[in-house]
Amino acid sequence: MIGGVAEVESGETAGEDGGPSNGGPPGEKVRQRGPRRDAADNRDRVLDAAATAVRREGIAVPMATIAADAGVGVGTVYRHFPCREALLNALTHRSFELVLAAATRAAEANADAGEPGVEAVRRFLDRTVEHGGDLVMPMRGGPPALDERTVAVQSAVHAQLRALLQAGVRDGSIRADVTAGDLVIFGALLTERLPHVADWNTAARRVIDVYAAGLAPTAPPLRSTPVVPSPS
Amino acid sequence: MIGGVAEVESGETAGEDGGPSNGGPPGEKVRQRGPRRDAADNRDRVLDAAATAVRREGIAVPMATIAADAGVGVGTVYRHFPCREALLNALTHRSFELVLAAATRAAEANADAGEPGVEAVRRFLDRTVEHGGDLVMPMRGGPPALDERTVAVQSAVHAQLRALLQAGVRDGSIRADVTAGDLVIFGALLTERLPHVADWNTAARRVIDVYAAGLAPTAPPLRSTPVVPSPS
DNA sequence: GCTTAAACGGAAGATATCGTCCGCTTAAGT
DNA sequence: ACTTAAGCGGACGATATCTTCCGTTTAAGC
Repeated sequence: MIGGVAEVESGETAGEDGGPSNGGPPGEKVRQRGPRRDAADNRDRVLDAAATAVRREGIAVPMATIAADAGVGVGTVYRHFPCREALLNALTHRSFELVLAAATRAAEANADAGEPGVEAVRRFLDRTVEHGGDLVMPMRGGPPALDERTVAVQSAVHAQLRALLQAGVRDGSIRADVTAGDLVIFGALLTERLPHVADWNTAARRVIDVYAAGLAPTAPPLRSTPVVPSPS
Repeated sequence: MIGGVAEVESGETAGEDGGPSNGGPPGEKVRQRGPRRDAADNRDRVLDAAATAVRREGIAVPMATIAADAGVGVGTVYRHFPCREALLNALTHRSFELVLAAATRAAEANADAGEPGVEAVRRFLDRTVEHGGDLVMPMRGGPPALDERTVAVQSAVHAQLRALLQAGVRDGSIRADVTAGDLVIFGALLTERLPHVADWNTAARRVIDVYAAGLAPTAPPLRSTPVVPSPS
């Protein structure tokens, strides 16, 4: 359930300064060797443990718990992430990258197979449910301050989804008045398996299917009146 | 935005022991007078402040912050709620009562006006979005241990929604393969206004409309194949 | 195998938060 | 107006958690 995650963000840990193109000049000490293997492993382990722990105990889970779950000392956690917030940000970032990957794959598959656009959307949403546990978005009730890089990934997701929808509109399988933001909202739901809902996967798929059915241009038109505050 | 909340749960604070039917027998000291008015006010104010604070800062918001926001001392908070968890439970309880009220009203309106069942569902979901801010469900990442009374309200919600759906199936406006749990899942989404989604209300209504459209029995059938783990 | 710098672990100091306690205030009967 | 008990506030001792620091361990290059 955690296995295939690391590769998604491979390359971001090392290539931070545009390459080791240092002739050796003055004052500036740049990283000579890449990170040790055990260090890289530990970083991933911490991230995985944090994802699980946050899902289990919420965003306020103690760093010590995360460290213990990862099988490392607290010091190691702080070596990789300067502070709690940095760790949570990294978590969020990883989640968005997974979502981006799902959106991208859905778009590609769609382009290749020439199936209706709505199918690509459906596949994207399915993937989101599948990833479920790995998608930890500590934005809920926590530090909503997404860092720069994460915002970038987020935009990429939007762009990818926009493309997906447009393809669907073009081939006539999706109504024109749906936005990428709608899909993000919908997808965010799917990352939050409500603890008390039994049979989550099945139920989630049903919700997806109903939504997908509603995407058809032949379905009833959307209302135009605004949602009123409280018509008593 | 908080105004009409108190009455929903009026009566629960006082009538806890089945009525003041004490002839005066032995040892047992029962509450003689109801709660003072200022006390009741403060309880509500604390609850409101807690709802806002939790939404703003997350479930880990300090009790001191809640107290300050409510304009009372910490002591007062602890007078009304024995511990942090009790306060969060009360919050959850209140949320569910709001949802229950929305579901009940939707069902009644539907019975009276004789409109299609799917409209009642749509109205219910709309109400959920309207309440938005008041619906704080600290179940996410927090103490998921719902207390007995809250679970009862939750069941009532399910029952009401089940009735709503059945009516829709009967009048032919809703497909038969949707469950009350589906609506709960969907509704839960709507209580979580993602901070970064602009124009939330409009977007949420669009999502609702698409879902409602998908509820029509004429829409494409739901898939029967399970969501596969990862078809590479 | 040896050297070295990176990485590790966990104790400990600094903070933050909890929940209690108790003297003062106030609503509500008489 | 007076009495009384409920209610209030916020300082305070007890924890819980964060983050730093540094002696020890280990991967990687020679």
